[in-house]
Amino acid sequence: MTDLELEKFKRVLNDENLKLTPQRVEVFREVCNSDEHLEAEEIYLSLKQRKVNISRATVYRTMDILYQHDLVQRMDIGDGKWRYEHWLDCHQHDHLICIRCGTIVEFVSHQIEEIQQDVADKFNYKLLRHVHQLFGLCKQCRKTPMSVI
Amino acid sequence: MTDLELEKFKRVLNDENLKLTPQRVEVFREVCNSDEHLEAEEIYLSLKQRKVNISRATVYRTMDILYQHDLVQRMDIGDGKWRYEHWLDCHQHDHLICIRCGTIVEFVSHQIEEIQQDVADKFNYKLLRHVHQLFGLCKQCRKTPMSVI
DNA sequence: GTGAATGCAAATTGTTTGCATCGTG
DNA sequence: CACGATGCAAACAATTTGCATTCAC
Repeated sequence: MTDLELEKFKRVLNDENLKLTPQRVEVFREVCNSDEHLEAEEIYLSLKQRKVNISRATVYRTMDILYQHDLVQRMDIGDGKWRYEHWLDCHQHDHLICIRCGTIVEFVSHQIEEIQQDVADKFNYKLLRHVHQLFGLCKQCRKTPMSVI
Repeated sequence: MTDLELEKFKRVLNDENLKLTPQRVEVFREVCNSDEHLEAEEIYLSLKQRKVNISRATVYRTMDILYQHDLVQRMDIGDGKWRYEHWLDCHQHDHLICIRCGTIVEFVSHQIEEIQQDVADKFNYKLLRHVHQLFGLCKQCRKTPMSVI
């Protein structure tokens, strides 16, 4: 967690009249210091392991604040749980997901962004955000025959 | 529900040694005869209203069979429930979703498909499927000021 | 008639909420 | 020291599952 990130977080809390508690800082630190796409439960367990006094409820409540203020990004790969990643100074990107091992790779395509905008224009929609996920087998997993699963 | 669709369904059930029950047929009919993106609960309620004797469990179990055999497509717009649409003789398409009124429009872009494939190739992934959803405000909803919500 | 399918209710999973207590500003 | 934040457990919502009963083949 960089000073910049912490500053941004403090500013958000201040602006919203929310308090800077140790739990909130630790949750934010956890996401900032990871390059994974973390589930709420993973954040909770990781903090517990680090002997941080925290409850699941606080993790969920904090993730909500962070998401609402664009300090983290969240995604749902269709299994009914949110995965979070740090977002500050991050460019918009999309995801390539291995359905075998779960590895997630990020990609960016300006071309796709442009076409998306054209599609929205065509239907007279004001485009606000998008979800673009490619599912497949990663380099490793495509080698292994399916029968090994 | 066309005869062709029913035939395909019967063949799937036969191949899998599953039985052709009235409940299964009614669930399939419900999806085939709608152009909406239906939730399991909507299918259940709609059948109940039509006096079909059915339980939620059977709806869920049947949707699973239909999905596993490509008789329906399903999508998750991030609210934790599956939405189903009939899929037979359907071309692959993606969705444009109004976050205000929930209207869902379908779109196809061959250009995007191509770029997706390039992206997957670049990372050495074998591309199997994708999710591409554009969220925004539809023609009607973009007119109404946010404060009216 | 037999094994698979159904309905029901209870279980599961990820998340949210009510409430008494705690602690930041 | 007030009011927002926390932890806990109970509540939720969508879906799944166990089991006794029913029914298609």
